[in-house]
Amino acid sequence: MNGDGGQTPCRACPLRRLPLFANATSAEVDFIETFKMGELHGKAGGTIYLEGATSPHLFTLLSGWAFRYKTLPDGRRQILNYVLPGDFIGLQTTLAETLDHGIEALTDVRLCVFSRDRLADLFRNQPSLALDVTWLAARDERILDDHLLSIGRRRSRERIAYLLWHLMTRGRESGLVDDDGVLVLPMTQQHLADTLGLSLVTFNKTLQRLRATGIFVFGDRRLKIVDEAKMIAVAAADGVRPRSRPLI
Amino acid sequence: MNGDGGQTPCRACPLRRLPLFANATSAEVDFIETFKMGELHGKAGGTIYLEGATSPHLFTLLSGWAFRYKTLPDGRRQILNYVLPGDFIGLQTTLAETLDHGIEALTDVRLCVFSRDRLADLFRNQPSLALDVTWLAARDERILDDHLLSIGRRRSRERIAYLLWHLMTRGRESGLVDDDGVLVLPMTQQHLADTLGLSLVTFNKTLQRLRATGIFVFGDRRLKIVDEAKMIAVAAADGVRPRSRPLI
DNA sequence: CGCGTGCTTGAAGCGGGTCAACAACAGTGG
DNA sequence: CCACTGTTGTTGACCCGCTTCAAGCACGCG
Repeated sequence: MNGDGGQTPCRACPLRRLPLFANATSAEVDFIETFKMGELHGKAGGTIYLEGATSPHLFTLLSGWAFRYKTLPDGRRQILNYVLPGDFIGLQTTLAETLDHGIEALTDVRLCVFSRDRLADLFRNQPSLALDVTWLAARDERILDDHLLSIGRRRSRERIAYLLWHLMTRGRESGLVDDDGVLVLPMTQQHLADTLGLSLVTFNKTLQRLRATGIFVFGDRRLKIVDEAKMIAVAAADGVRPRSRPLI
Repeated sequence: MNGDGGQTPCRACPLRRLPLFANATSAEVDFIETFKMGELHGKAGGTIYLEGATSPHLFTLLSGWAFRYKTLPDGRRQILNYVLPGDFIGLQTTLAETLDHGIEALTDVRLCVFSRDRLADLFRNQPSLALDVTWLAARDERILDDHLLSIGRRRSRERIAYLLWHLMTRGRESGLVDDDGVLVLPMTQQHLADTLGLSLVTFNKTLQRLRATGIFVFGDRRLKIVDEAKMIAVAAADGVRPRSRPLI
């Protein structure tokens, strides 16, 4: 990875212009600016956190995609969650001593780097931002809850429908969906299978059958949901949409 | 459920005497005391939070067991996590508008009730406690990560071994394990199966085969791990033990 | 052109699910 | 005191969804 000064001032952060992000006060943005140490650029396929290592940093993903994962001793991998622009990562890491999961970049990424040591400062001086940090942690937990329900209790076709819908929803939040409703997903089918606790083969075959329904179009890494209501029905989901959220 | 005044002053909280809990300053405990609205007593099998409802409260579980769960429209249930004494619940709920999971008591429970409205106060006036709240949220997330790895990538025997070891570890944290190393688990096999994404039948049969190894004894809701190293090996786990933690 | 990576598809096996029955036990009411 | 009932645990038989193994295809790139 490649670090350099913070080219993007927080007050000019393009993410902050997205409709979903709650407005921070000018003083808060100023503080975030001092909290930010710089920017880091990572290459697709590169490691942001290594499983088992310690890292003194916190990040907000500015652009690109990444994913958190855990592995078993024999190599089986479980992808825990995807990281999209605006997501804050490293909190679990920071508050625990050792890192028990890895984070890898799916595309080239730009990360805002924050100092772990200054987190206590943030809590002392910016209680409202501290609450935002906690809010983001709670949001991650909700996503994990949903994911757990999926893997534990949904069958493969439901899982796939749910995941694709989930990614579309989050892609929309992060402003990654174009005007035609198309979202470019940078991960391979192997990644998606590892996310869902399925084998690659099952993922692929079930996907074929789902494609035949015409509810969505997904090929060449481009996803478009044609009939969202049906998608939600196939996923056996409730289809709750996200509300406004903070950005650190 | 049945509410009444806070009989247990926080400074005399029996949990605080457990070795695992980090020491709070006297001023912090005083604040927690003012943050506490009272105590709630719930019956075994009772609902603490109903899926889909809104609740204005935050809780710390004083005694007993509970569990968080989600269900699919057709009734399939996934247990997300267990709640043990000292655990703080309701944060996701508080920060989101609607509750998307339920919490149910497994045994009679005693809960410390905190006001949701005063959470902002806590963040404003007690930054160190605010960090503790966030720490607890991050801990929950780690547990969910592990659980996700389990359900997604472990086979049934590994899952069961992992879960029993996990529960033993957390039971130890909460002071529920007696001098003989026995932990009383109040849940049924159906609960455990719903935790692991298995059917009741598979859970039971796999449990029989695991019992035959003699690595642990589990019957009549009493669990004792005879050979912890082997238990960890069967679970394909790394066996990291918890460190000191905060108590709100 | 040759190789690697990702996608697709068929065949065969097994792990876990479903269905079904029964045993052990606690609680309830006649 | 004991039949009746509901809950929990246990076990067998059968089936299906998903895994594993294997092979071929398409495409991009050195």
